[in-house]
Amino acid sequence: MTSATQVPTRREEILALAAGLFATRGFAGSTVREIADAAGILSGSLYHHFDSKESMADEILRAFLDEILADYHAAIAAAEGPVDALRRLVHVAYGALGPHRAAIAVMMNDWNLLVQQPRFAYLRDRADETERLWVGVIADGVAAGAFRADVDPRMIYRFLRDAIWVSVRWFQPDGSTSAHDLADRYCDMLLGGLTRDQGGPT
Amino acid sequence: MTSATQVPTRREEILALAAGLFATRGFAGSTVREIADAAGILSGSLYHHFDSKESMADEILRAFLDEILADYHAAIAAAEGPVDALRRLVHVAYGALGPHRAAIAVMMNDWNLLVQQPRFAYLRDRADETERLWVGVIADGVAAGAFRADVDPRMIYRFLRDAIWVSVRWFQPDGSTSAHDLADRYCDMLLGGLTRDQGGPT
DNA sequence: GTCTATATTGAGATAGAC
DNA sequence: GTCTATCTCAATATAGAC
Repeated sequence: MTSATQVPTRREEILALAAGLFATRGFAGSTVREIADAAGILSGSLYHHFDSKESMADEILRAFLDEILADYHAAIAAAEGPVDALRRLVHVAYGALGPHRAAIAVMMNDWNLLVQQPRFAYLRDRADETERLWVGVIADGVAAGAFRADVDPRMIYRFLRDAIWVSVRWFQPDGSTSAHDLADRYCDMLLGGLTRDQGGPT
Repeated sequence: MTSATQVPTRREEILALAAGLFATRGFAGSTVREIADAAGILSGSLYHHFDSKESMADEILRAFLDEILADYHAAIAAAEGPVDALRRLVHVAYGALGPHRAAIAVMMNDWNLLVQQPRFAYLRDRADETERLWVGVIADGVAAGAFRADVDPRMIYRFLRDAIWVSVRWFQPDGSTSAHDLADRYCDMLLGGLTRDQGGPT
């Protein structure tokens, strides 16, 4: 909403390059010199735009988490029943694989390292809020009889979350399948196991 | 077989400590000084046991990958049909979450960084062989009619692999559920969606 | 097997000119 | 907004004594 997404500023260009490096080489494995090289400037010049390497990762993750949390809230508000809500949440998550690919990779690879630093403590808050939203939807579905009752909603949430995010490692949204195709396939596979109207496994 | 697993040697003790650090702080985010501190020695003394920090990660990953590949082969050889084979593979993978927790965390967090180095090129070979085994089982199941035919075996494999490994981030095998409980739960959820004898989702 | 001591490199970051 | 030049510190790694 407030963040500029028109023609990218130099600052945003550099941030995107940094994100790409963090995503492929990890946060600690990327150097400010590599970032500067990618931007075609010298490492010292980076500090005209950013305070530190950490502040780059901070901005990358914050932008992603704020946007997706808002999208989650909107998805739940628009949903008709828990099954629809879960489908919408899955689509929101997969939809972020394109525009926020690098942020998701950073989140997957460097979460443990970053949350240990005080300045990244907000990551936990965002993660907790996200978990509350998803677990609420799943628990509602169990209560309503839409999902089988012999599952732990928290465990289900974690399976889903991880399976979705980690696909950032291999999924190329430009390929034959779009992110929403993938979301549909995943929901089909998932709901077949989550919904209760099937026989037992063979 | 050949590797000693009796009373751990000093070398093995240090390796386990290094693995723990790599797992929580990442490979690039861990320093040899931290490893030495954990072992109660000075950083220089580490080089009596190991050539380099890389060689530590090398040993950690190699031991894990060699063992689990052997277990995968054995699981497939012992299985009666594709569904049983898939269940067994899932159990082997989850079974590694206890003894190889740190190696799995390193694999999850630092895979991209490490495979870029020539000395870790073998990681790709192991990954390819693993994928062949799993995809073969899934494809056999589709051919035999045990799994629904509208799935891409490679995509299914990746969903499974990632969902299993990434649970190293939150699963504590010492808790109320064992790794094999988790494997069973996951298989139930999964096969309900993979096997074809259910109605459509609600 | 560990220590002392240190070499050497590369990292993040800064000051001021242009 | 970038460059030149450089500081400072921390990183991996080594040599030889104990």
